[in-house]
Amino acid sequence: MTSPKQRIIETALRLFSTQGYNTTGINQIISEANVAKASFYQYFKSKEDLCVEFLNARHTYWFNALNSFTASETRVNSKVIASFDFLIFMNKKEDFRGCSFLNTLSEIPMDNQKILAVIQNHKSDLRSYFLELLNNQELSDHVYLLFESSIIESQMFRSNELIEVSKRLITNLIQ
Amino acid sequence: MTSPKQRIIETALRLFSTQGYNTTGINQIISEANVAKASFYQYFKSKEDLCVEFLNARHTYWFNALNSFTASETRVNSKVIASFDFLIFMNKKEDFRGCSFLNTLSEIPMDNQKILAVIQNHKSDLRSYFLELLNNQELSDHVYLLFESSIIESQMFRSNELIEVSKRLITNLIQ
Amino acid sequence: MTSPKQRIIETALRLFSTQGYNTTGINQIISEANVAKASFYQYFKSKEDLCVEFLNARHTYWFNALNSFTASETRVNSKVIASFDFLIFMNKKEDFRGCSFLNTLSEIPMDNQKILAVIQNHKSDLRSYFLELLNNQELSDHVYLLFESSIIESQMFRSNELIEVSKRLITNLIQ
Amino acid sequence: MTSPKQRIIETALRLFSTQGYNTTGINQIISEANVAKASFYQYFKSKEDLCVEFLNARHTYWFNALNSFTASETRVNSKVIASFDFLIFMNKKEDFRGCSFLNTLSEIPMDNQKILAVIQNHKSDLRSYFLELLNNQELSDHVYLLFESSIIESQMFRSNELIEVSKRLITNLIQ
DNA sequence: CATGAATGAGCGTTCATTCAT
DNA sequence: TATGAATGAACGCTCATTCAT
Repeated sequence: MTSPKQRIIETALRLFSTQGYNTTGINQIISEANVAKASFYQYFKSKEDLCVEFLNARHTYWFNALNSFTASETRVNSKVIASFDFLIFMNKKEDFRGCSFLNTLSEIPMDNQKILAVIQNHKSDLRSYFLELLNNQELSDHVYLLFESSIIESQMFRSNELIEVSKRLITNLIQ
Repeated sequence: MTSPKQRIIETALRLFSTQGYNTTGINQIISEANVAKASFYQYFKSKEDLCVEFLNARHTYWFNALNSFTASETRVNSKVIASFDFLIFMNKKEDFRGCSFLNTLSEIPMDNQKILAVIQNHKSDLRSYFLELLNNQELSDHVYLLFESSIIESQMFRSNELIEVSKRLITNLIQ
Repeated sequence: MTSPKQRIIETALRLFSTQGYNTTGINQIISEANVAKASFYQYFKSKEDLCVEFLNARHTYWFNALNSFTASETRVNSKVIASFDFLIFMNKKEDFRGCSFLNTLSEIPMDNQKILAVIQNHKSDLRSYFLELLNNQELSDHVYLLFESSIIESQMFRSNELIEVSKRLITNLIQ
Repeated sequence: MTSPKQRIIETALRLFSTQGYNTTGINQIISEANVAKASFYQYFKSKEDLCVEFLNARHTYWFNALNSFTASETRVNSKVIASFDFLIFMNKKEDFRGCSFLNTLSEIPMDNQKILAVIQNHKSDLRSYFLELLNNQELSDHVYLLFESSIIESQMFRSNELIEVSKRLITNLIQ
């Protein structure tokens, strides 16, 4: 069996992703992770602390999933388009729950620097991901911005319509 | 003195915008609105009900502010760009709190149809706003998507940088 | 249209009978009686006051219904048995809700003399009802006691079984 | 000092018995039991849950008290009569508060199956108690029904009169 | 005679966290 | 290292009643 700490993080990963941060209570987490309450506070000094670890775990999971999904594409342009297809794939898999990082951003108080930093870090990496692919700051930012919209619009309308729109726009942009 | 209902809505407008929906309790609202708890529930059958009214009020306020801000621009292209400047203006005014509708979207359970409808309605109106300005579905959607990213990226990074990037991208798109 | 006071009493009759005293709020009563809140407190100085009037109205209604139901019986013994059939009739009509007076007795604080008096008065009348029929204190008390059990047992078990048992016992007692 | 759970049950036993279920709030219970509110909800997932435990505890307590009270009687007939004397004893001890089970029956919504089951179970055991004593279904039901009336009539009239009447009736029935 | 606005007190419940062992 | 007991504060909401008009 995995370690208590690992079980807590895995449970948080599942619950925070699907129910949101505020909606998910410590009690549910420790109960589903089969961990004593005091054990929880041994590994995480607060729920906020767990949130940071959750976002880090999500970061890793998400980029791994993205890279796996697009691995078979060799040409840059196809890889970019496949990244948007990845959103469609994830929307199906996670029922249009959107981006954990943006969702968390809306749930925490504005002055929570620690969590904010993790969120910003994730999105900076995403921005770099497109920059590394496209090697053109303006173009990659353009794609990044449409990618971000694609996430939230599809979450909001429970529909991939605007992802498809974005794909068409980008196809035009990158030939 | 204004009516209790009005004071409640104004207080909710202020508190939900700045602190978020879940973080703001009924107790704080009624206390700052100087209203008895039972009075609150005479006007709003639930907190969710108030949320709907809040979003409606915010919708009206936001579009009025947008129209005021861009009123002096006569040419379409300038009006579009001015809309992005409006985001910068609001970020300064509201300290990068982002979009109440997107923030609320992240705070409510996924199956809350009533609130979701209000959120979708607001964004549909925004999408139409750009369509009416530009009279070109693909182009206006493009602008709409960059507008949405601009909001969330500037909220997340507490910076207008990516709004400026979007402005440059759009300037190229619409000449 | 009937008078406001009348409408209130009729509504209370309906709601207190079916939902109980504590479960039924003033708001529901005035709303279903189409009466303003302040009007209510013009006619009844408190909810307790209404309870008294409700029990009085129920007293009249119940004895009228009992007398109607047993009117066709001419012989004493048949009238007594018919009284128990009346319980079965009422259980069907009111879905085993039991006796409003005994239910209210359990709902009010023990020291509420005003309401207690109305309850005692009702049951004294019932005891007298059987005494007048049977002209024999011991026998009529015997029947009265089985009648009371019949009400509460059928309410508790949502079944007329023990009413039928009582009927058989009484048939033996009075030949 | 006893455990919190024990203190809660004991307090509930005292307060529900004397004040009724709806009248007794969680706040009073935890305050008089010297227990934090959250501790209460660790042991009982709802007030209804506590009600079930209360009725179970009352069931045990009541039958124990009954058996103790009648233990010295060896002949069946004396044991039956002693059971009615037990009611007189309890009325003195508990100031004519009647039967917790019947009182609760009147306080809960009709569709509360969980509590209803506990109530029915208690009374079924009582019915069996007389059946085992008397070994005659019709006779024991007769006694059971007079026993039930005796409880509610003495509660309603704050008097043991009708218990004495019942005792006389039963003495005649069983010689 | 009639009203609807407004209230204080209390409801049952859940939260993230700490303590004693 | 690991635990379950215990907590204070706050949650959203409903109650019977009163007041100003």
